[in-house]
Amino acid sequence: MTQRPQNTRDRLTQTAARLFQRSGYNGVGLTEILTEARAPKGSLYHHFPKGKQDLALAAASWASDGMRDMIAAAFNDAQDFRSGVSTLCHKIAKLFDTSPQWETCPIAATLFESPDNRTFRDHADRLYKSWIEDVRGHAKRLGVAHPDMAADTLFIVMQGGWQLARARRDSNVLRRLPEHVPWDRFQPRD
Amino acid sequence: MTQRPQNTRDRLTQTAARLFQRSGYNGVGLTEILTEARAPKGSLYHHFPKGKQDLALAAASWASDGMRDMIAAAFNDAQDFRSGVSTLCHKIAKLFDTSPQWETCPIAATLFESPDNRTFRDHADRLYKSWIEDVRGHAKRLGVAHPDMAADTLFIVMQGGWQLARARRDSNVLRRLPEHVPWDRFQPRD
DNA sequence: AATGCTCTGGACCGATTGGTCTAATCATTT
DNA sequence: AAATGATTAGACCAATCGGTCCAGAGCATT
Repeated sequence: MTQRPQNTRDRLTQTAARLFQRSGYNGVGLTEILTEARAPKGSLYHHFPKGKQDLALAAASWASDGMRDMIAAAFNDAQDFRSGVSTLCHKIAKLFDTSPQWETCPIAATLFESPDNRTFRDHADRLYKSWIEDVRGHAKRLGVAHPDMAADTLFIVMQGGWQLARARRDSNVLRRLPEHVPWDRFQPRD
Repeated sequence: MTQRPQNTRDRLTQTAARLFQRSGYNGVGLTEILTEARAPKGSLYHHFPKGKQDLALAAASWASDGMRDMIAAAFNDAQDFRSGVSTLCHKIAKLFDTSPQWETCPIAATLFESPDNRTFRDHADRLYKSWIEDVRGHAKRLGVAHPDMAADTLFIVMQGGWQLARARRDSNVLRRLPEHVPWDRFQPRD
């Protein structure tokens, strides 16, 4: 995986991302984050003036970038949309296996807990949108008939599949995800 | 909706369920729950000796029963599986519209935040399983070819669909959910 | 060497957290 | 009416919460 970043800011961001994903935004205290990141409180409020909220936004963005990298890695080499989906599902399944198997989607865990916080909701919306647009781009490129719908479908089964995998503690749910979807309907028009 | 229950225990359970769904287990304090339920702390620890944890389990079970009622209502009158799914999706969409549109699945919000807590995880697993088994029963009854798979698929797209609807703040995601799935594959064998 | 800036270190704060405990009150049975 | 167990009421607690503040360390540029 990633090495311990020297940069204090990145160390804080990534530690926060990990802990938020594990226990949710409200489930993690600043003390815990600072201890694990080996940083004092002064550093946190220097790099993130608004404290925990800023940290959460940065953590979610960082986690989101990781997911976008996975999407790119899965689809860049793909010959058709269907195989890209399959590759992505297997990547996610592997990710699931190497993690404690009860973690939430990092975006949801970090940003979807505070209903009053519009900033969080909007940021989450933006991040999710970027995932879906990435997929839609690949779908278009690979000649899928309804790229918008295909991208939405993939997002939906990914989110739902992760949830079911988590409940059952079984990554095969994720590997079998393609079977749940009529990819034929999305296949290239010719 | 449901009337204010006289019973203190039920009032606590339902208030907790609502607040947990809104802000997550760690996002709600006992004080808030007690204030909204108009109950003193003594009552809470009388009815729920282990405090917040017991309360969360009861709240999740109550919320789960509500969902099972919806499933039953959708499928009991259905002539075939497909129309049952459609009815359920519309019911959920209506539920989404009448709620603040950023809430999580009540089970996940209440029980999926504490990784160290095995009791929570197992309970969530059991509740989800009951939903899926209910659906599987209806699928079997309606002559669906692969009832297990059909039930899993419905759970997956429901969970994922709710998440996407929440991000987009658009209940139509839920209404269009059936389009994402190859229900033909599940239709009656004859 | 002196200056000015970024960054670190951590003491400290009031507010809130989940939880305990005991006295009072209620409802019921005898 | 007396007694008993169930329930309510809320004062109180240590621990932790997110956040503020400032002294000093580190490192450039002058």
